Amino acid sequence: MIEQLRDIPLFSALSNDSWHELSHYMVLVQYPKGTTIIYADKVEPYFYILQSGIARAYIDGENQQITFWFGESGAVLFSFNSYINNSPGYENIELLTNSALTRIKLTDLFLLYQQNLEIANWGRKIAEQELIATERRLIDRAFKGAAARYHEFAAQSPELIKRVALKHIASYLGVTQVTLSRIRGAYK
Amino acid sequence: MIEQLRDIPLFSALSNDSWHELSHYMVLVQYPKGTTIIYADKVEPYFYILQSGIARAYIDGENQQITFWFGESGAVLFSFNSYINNSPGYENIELLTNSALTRIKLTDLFLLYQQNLEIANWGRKIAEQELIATERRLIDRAFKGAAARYHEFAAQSPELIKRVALKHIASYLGVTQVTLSRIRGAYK
DNA sequence: GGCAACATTTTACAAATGTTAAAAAATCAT
DNA sequence: ATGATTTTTTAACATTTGTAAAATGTTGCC
Repeated sequence: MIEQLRDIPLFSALSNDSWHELSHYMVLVQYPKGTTIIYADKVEPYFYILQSGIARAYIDGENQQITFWFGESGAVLFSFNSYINNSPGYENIELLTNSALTRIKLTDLFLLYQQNLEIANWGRKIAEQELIATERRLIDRAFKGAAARYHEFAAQSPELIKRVALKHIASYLGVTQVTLSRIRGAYK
Repeated sequence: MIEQLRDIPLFSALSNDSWHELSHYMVLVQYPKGTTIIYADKVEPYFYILQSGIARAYIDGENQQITFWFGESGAVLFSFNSYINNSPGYENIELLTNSALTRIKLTDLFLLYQQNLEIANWGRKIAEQELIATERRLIDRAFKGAAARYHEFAAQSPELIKRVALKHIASYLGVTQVTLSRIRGAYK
């Protein structure tokens, strides 16, 4: 089962040796739709790779719940503060469909980072890819109107548009659900 | 001169050996206010650490120039796409004051990443810190109004408020200069 | 000092988005 | 299937933010 991961671009850069070292610590888990696998305000001990399914990260505000990230198969999934600062996180991560994930304990992963140069660089690449994607979203907010953001999201993530509730997509795009509905309506 | 860097938190995690290996490739450079050190649409060959001064990263749009990052001393500074994807960047980086920087060629840095485990993990930490900071800004846009973002920015970055043109701060905060002016006016 | 260039604020108006509430549509569970 | 629940859309109105242009303030330079 875990061997499937080997085909994900994320892992293809690893040598066979490093892949075996890493995968030795990985365990396949499956959860039903609706499961929350990362809780805010907790130090979460696992780093996950989504093998199949859809996930979202969100923050519970006073009057609102803001979704700020979606993951599809191949995505990495972890509590930022737990992973980066070993402190409680701010985000919840919920599975929007039945999902299969591979996970590794952060303590094991951190040991590998201190032992294996390839894996350390693999971890660096993960952070860098997330970084450039996040910065791009921040910049898109400045340059593109809400309608353009929606249409591009729909074009680039057809699976998500089909299967994710619009209220979640609205907050992901940085608008209210009413505004998103207007954008969609303007198309007909 | 370069020894000063050793005190920056960014470098304090490195062992003496790794520090010497890294600093061997680093060169101190100084530029006057107004110098652009990273150009959009170019593959930029250097990774910089800002030793003193203030820098901003911006994108030239059709009608607007959007500043999306500020750096003060200790900040790392590079073309994201050059560094991460070895392809031309989207951002310009300009020095807003006379500045001293230390730089290392990306080719040298990448070699070190492949040779030295500590330096590879140091590079991982850099990306992770930038990542968490960028995500926090994206989330702040959703939860905080423009006025709150301004007041918090002013509180956390007193140097920048003092020395950076408000038009740059406005786009950094995600509002027009007129709106920023209204926010500031509302305080008196 | 005084002019020129640039930065900031102000004003009036326009456009986009938010808020609240209700209706319509879709989905879920028994 | 059908009633209950949730999601999405629609409507009316309020608010925020944007745009353009003029007024004011600031900075640097000769």
